[in-house]
Parts: sequence; C-alpha cells; structure tokens
Amino acid sequence: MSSEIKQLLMKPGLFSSDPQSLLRIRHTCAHVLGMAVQAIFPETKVAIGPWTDTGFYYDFDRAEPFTPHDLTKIEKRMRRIIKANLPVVREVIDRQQVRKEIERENEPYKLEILDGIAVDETITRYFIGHTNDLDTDTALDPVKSKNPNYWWDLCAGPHLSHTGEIVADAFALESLAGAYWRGDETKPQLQRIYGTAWETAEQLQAYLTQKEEAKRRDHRKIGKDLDLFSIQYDAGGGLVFWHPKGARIRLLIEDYWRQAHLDSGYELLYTPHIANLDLWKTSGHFDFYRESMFDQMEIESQHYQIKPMNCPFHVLAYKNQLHSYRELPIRLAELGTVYRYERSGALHGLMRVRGFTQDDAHIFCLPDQVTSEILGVLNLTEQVLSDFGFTQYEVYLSTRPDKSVGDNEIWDLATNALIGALDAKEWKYTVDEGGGAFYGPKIDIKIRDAIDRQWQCSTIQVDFNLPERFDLKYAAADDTRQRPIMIHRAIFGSLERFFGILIENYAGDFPLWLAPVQVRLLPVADDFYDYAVSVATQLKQLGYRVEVDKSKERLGRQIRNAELAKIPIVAVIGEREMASNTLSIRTRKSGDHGSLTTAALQERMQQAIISKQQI
RNA sequence: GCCUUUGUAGCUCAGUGGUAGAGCACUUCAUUGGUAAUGAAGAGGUCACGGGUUCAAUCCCCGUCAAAGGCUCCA
Repeated sequence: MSSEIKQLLMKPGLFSSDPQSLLRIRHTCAHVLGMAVQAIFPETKVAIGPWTDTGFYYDFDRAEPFTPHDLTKIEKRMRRIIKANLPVVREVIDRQQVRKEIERENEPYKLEILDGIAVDETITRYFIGHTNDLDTDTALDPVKSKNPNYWWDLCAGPHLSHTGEIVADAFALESLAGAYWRGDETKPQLQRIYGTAWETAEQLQAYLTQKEEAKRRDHRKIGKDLDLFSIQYDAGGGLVFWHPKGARIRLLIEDYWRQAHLDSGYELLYTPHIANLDLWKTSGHFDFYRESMFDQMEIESQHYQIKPMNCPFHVLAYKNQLHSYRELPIRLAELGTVYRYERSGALHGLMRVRGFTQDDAHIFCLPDQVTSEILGVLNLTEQVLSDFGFTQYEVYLSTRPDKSVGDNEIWDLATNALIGALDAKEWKYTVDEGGGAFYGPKIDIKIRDAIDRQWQCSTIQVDFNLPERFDLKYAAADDTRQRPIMIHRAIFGSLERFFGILIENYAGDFPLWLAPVQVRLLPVADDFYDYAVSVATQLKQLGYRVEVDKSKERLGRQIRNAELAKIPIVAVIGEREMASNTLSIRTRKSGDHGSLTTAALQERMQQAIISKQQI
C-alpha cells in the first residue's frame, strides 16, 4: 500500500513542472473559501487564509459556530464559484485607500494585517469576479456582501488567473477547528476551516489514500487491537500502561539499547524519581519550566520534585568525585522515567504523554574531544535507528539564539564541533539559524517512516549551562581545575513515543526480533495438543517466544486468529508432523514454507532475527 | 487550557420521548478437524456521570468527565 502511494506521488508528470502551481491552486482555493463563506454568512469576518502542505485553511470570526452541515453548503458554494470561472485579478493599491475600504467593510483582522505590512512594501490585493459586471450602485460602493460574484482580499499572491483553473474534483473541505488569532491564546479564538487541494483528482486520491493508510496504522488503534498498551482514565490522562505484549517489546528494546550503549563505551545509571526541589532551582529548570512540572510534595519540611528530566541527576553522579582529565570522556546513560505536566488538550496516545522514559545520556568531555564524541553519538544513533528499520534521516543544526548563555568563544567551539562531526559523517544538514537551546547548539534528527512521514526523535545538544550552574570540574594536566563540556543526547527521545512510531511504521507487523510472540503452534485436533506443548517448551528453552493455540477451534479459524494477531510464524501440528517430527510452517509475510524440522525452523528464524527482518 | 465533534455490551456500531438491538469476542453443548470465520444455545448494558423539563428521558435542555480533530505549549 505505502509503496503504491509513494509511486503514485513520485510518478513523473503527476505533479506539474511549475513548483508554484500547487501553491497558486491552494492560495486561490483559500480565497474561494473566504468568498463562499461570506456569501452564505455575510456577518462573518475574515482573518487569514494561507496554504499548507496539503491544502489550505481560512480563519473566520463568527458568533455562531459552523456545523459540519455548513461545511457541505460552503463546499457547494465553492464549486459554483469555480464553475463560474471568475477572473482572479491582482491590483497594487495605495495603503490609505485600501484602509478606507477595509474600514468600510468593517474587517478588523484585515486592518491588523494591513498595519503589519512594512511601510516600504508594495500592497496588493486580489479580486475574484468581474468588477465591470457590477451595476452602477455597487460599483460605487464595492462592499463584498452586496454582490455574490465579487470579492477581494489583501494578499501577496500568487494566484491562478481564473477560479475555473481549480480542478473541482481535486479539492475538498476537510474539517473545522478552533484557532487563536495570530496563534496567540490570549487573542480571540476563531473558527478555522481546513481544505485540501491538488492539481488532479488522481493526486487528491493519493492524498486521501495516504490519510487512510495513516489511520489504519494509528498506534492507538493497533495498540488496542493487539493489546499492547492502554491509557486509563481511572489512572489519569497521559499515563501509559504497558500490557504484557507491549511490555515484552519494550523489554527487547531496552535490552538492545543497554547492550548497544555498553558496547559504545557508556556506563549505565539508575537514579531516583524524585529529588529535593533545590536541585531544580540550581539547574534553572524551576525558573524556566515551572509551569510544566508536577507540583512539589513536602517531606519533613523539605520540598521534593518528581523529576521532569534526568540531567541534574547525571550531573550529580559526575560531581560526586573529582575526575582527572585522563578519565574523560565519561558517558553516563539511563533509561530515565520523567513526568511533565502537559495540558489535557495536548495529550495524544503514546506520542504526547505525562510520564515517559527518556533514553538519556550525558557525556562529560574535554573541549578537544567534542567533535569525536559527537561523531560517536551520530554513529550510534545511525546504528540504533537503522536496526529499528529507519534508514532515512533529515538532519538539522540549530545555532545560537538571541537569548542565550555562554560566551561567543564556547558557542563557536561547540557549533564547529557539531559541524565537524556532521562533515566527518558526511551527513547533509539544514541550518536552523538561532534555533538552538539557550544553553547550547544542537543537532536534531528526523526519521522517515514506511509511509514517508517525518518524526523527530534523536537530539544531540551541547550544554554550557549545567556545568556552570553545578560548577563541574575536572583536574587538568597542570593540576588546574577546568570545566568539562557536557553533551546531552537521546536517540529514541521517549520510549513511549518511539514505541508509538514503531507501531505505526510496522503497522503492528513487528520484525521477528521484536515480535512479542514469534511462533504460534496450531494443533489441528485435541490429540496433538500435548505434543504441541512439548514442541513449544523445546522452542522456549532455545529462547524463542512461542505459544500454543488453546482454542480447540478448527485450523482455518486458528490461522485466521493468528493472522489477525499479526503473529509472524504459525506452525501447524497434526498427524503428519507428529509422525515425521516436523512442523508445517506458514509465515505472515511469505505464506507456506512447507514441512520443516525444528532445527530448520530455528535456522530460518535465526537468520531473520540477526538481520532484524520480517520473516 | 481553548474551539468543534463524539460518548449505547469487552470491540465495531445501529436505534427510539413509552422497560434496549446487531455482528464480532466471551461461556456452554455438539462437531476430532489440514492453511483466513463449524453449528446451536447462553450470558453480558444505571444507554459516560450529575442535575433539569416531562405522566414518562438513553433520546430534549444545563453542567461535569472523557475521547477525537485542531489551536496553544513541548527543557
């Protein structure tokens, strides 16, 4: 399915050679939407109507909420405007003149937009409709609502030249949503209408198919269907329960992670879940992120804080003794569970939760070790991500923001170290100027999943703040005390979120090494049940995850159930198999494998496990 | 937190101002089976929760909670 979509989207000629074509279509769609809404609901004020990655939206201010039924009416009206093939005309206009018109039309948001346009900028507006069609009266008083075939909007463009150039079956209105004016929650909340628009009906279809595919893969649905995890309202929102099958996967992920880190020169830590609040005051987190922290608890007149991050703990672990420069770099890693207050409306399945486990690590190193340490992190990141099936990355380098700590020298050193490592790795990256944290520059890595969506997981940050605040030191060769450089990094980001991404990436069809149940044995009749159990015991002793179907259903039903449970391998056991000491193997990916001895099955499984592939 | 929508059996969903429905799952019985659904019977619901209107509310109204989509936020 996914590759079909990709093929469709990448098919030469499907998209026009003009890169602005889609943009024009979507921009004009937004205007047609605005025109349609104001024609049907003249009391509505328009705010802003830009294009997006998949279409367009327009924000409206209207006392009455739009209903889904209104959406249908609006879409019909849009189709009429498209069918009428009205011209879209650009006009350069004088600021004072357009201000008068906006005031007359009583469009406060437009006025604000006009005031936001720089003095030296050319102001343009776009008309939809034949201005010369207006009768004399309305021509003198061109108020939009008085003429259903005439509308204009302040806009920099570009646009199509006629509404008829919008392909009527390549656009659709999608949804209604609330949105704050200028994205500011202290400002009025507007009603946003989302639409999607494409060059051809075929493209729209490809987009809708992709959307459906994303819905099919939704980790919340698969998590429920396969009984991987739950989030229970009795316990509270954003708190994840890992059920046995999900927990099994997590255990496999954690085991893998620990081994990979031990192999890469990390030491592992376990640190507490709560600590004295003073720690968070020292680190600066309390000042900056108080709003996102759970409330403190009082214990013997001391305030304790459930940890929203692991860094200060690792810093304390480092600081517990004086380290020689010879010991550096020191790499401390922990699967550390943290709790952060997220507003209820922000919670989303496993992707946005209130309690999660970071695969956190902190590297304390000498200035001249930064580049090689970062390169080491990049290598480990690539190894880990590709073992989980993610081989395409987009890399971002974020540099010093306006508000930041540390002197220029150290920022340059750190930024150059990051660049040096990226160059050594030969990774292309995009620079996000001023996008760094206040305490240092960072590299963010976004992975691409099976249906071409991007997810940000990994982050590598140089931190100047904490070593300073906690007064970290090492003993240099000349026996002076120097400040180490601290690198903060996570590969998965959050285990919960990464699990969600994994579920969606594999659509629940985990590769054999991660599958919570690898083999289900299906006895064709009661008589073979005990034998199946003995085979299962044998395979379990070899370290495989095996279960026997206890349902006593017919084979067809047992196979169907195993398929629905997305179990990679089923082994049928009956008269023939018992007699010949074999198993009839069927895998989810490639179907019938015929009769195999357990040794032969084991060999095939081992291959798939080592290569981390589906079988 | 805010806006819109939704909330009926474990799951997916019908439905009505007059005592509650289907399919799947579950239990029991029969069936001893060969690569995606054997048959029959049964059990299962304070129609999210709390108020109000009404002779009567799962349905209409108000509030609360939760979920979905979006906005905001994300060390």
